Amino acid sequence: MSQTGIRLHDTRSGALTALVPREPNVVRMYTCGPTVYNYTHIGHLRPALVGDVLARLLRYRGYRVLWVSNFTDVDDRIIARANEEGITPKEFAGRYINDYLESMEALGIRGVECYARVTDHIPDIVAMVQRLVERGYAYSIEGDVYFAVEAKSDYGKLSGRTLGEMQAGARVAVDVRKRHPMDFALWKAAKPGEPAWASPWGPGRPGWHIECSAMSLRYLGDRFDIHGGGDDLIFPHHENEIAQSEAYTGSEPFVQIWLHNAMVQVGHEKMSKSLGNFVRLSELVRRYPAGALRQFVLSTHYRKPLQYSADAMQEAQRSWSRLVEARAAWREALAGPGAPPEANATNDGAGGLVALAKRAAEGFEAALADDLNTSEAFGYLFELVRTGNRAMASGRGRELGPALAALESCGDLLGLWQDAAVSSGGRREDSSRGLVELLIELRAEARRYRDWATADRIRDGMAGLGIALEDTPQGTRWKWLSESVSASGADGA
RNA sequence: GGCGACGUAGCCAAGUGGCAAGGCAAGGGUCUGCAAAACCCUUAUGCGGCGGUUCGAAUCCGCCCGUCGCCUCCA
Repeated sequence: MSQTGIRLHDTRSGALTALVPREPNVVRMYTCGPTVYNYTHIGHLRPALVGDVLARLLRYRGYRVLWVSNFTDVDDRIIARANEEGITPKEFAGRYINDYLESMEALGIRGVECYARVTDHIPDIVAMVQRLVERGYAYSIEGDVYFAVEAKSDYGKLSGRTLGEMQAGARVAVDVRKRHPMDFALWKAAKPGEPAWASPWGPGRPGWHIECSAMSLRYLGDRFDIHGGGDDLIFPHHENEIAQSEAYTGSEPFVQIWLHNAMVQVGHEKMSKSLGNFVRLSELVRRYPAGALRQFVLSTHYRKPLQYSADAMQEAQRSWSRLVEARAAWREALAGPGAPPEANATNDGAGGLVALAKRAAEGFEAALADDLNTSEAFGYLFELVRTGNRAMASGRGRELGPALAALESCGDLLGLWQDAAVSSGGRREDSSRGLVELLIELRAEARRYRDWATADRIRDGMAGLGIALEDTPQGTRWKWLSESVSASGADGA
């Protein structure tokens, strides 16, 4: 048995569940990506980040992670809006797919091995629907094909509701041709002006839920380890995925662990494309360092609602800079002149830096392994930072090797160093670097002559240009202030 | 109406039976030419409310109040 030592909250059982991959040393994961009819917002970042941190942790522990995500690129709104703009649905969807991928790339979410698009998998979908009909789980009417929920006796097991309960609360006009009001479309007959593919039931296109079943089955097999997404997908999307997938394969459970994140809210409402209250992720990526954005989202446990506001985001950025600053300062201390510490010197022993670094790293990793408790993990990280900075302050910077190693690797598990170089310490290799260093040199000369007026004028002027200077015993450090620190704070939607 | 989450300091946020992590903000101090960064100190006899179980409850049970999500496209 392969034991990852990781526990995750499974929606189906409602309990923390040990992650035990079906194939030793390989974890198969599918996360639901967006329906691409509008720009990506921070809400979409959450499931991606949950998957990313989990994948980083698993890979760090030596597992291979097969991670598949998707773009739903056929949909009523995509078709309608593409028609309004006079472009093809494929072109229309492509714009938002690029928007999503660019933001994910900038945020360091690179562990997805395959982004599957519905329009590239129509034959898989048709084959799947066909077999569901053959097996008596689906029926066709006038070119539409519906899944018969009553044919699957355990329908409702993920969301914990019965057909009776749901029928009572139904708020939509029911299609009278359906056998049961909750039956859902697997295949939709094409209407004029809509993209269509050939099928045994005539030209048409896939319904909403079938694509995720078809694509996850294709890439991950009949049964796999983790399926993630926002908790707004529990019903009907994931409920229907289970029903159709298990009906198709005849085996269960389709998925070992259902991993759902809570919503990002604006004010007291869910952020969503349909409400129009969203902040574009690409805009945030432009304004804030990626590591700070990651920290903002990860500072709240993934199963709790997260309130977005410009103030909250800036607070996260200030908090993040504490980590980035410590890392930069410790690196400099270790790279500077001076003898490296003797092995087994004052930094060893129970209260020494080596032991503290070890304890922090272990606590950090254990917190992540316990249902991705990133909030608790940050606690360990900040304690490590305080301990290390204390050592710096007392002149023991040369002993920070183990502490820095722990900080680096813990930060890597959360992807916190994404963009860190840009905002800390002038490591950017570009033409402005020489100019900055020249100005620092001139200011140093002014300071030698005790010409404080000139020195302050240079420092203030550079601050106005977005560069902060800090005088230290080792010389003057500089860093880029990120744009948002001086920005007024209103985020455009 | 049904199902499911959640409510911890000024703000954000861990903790699910044994002295309430951590971050931001605020105040005081050290360092600094002045700053910045960093360090030290201070900031919840109390965890939505009321009962109950227990030697002991933020944590378990009951009721109530409030917020959010899903039941309709949604990460």
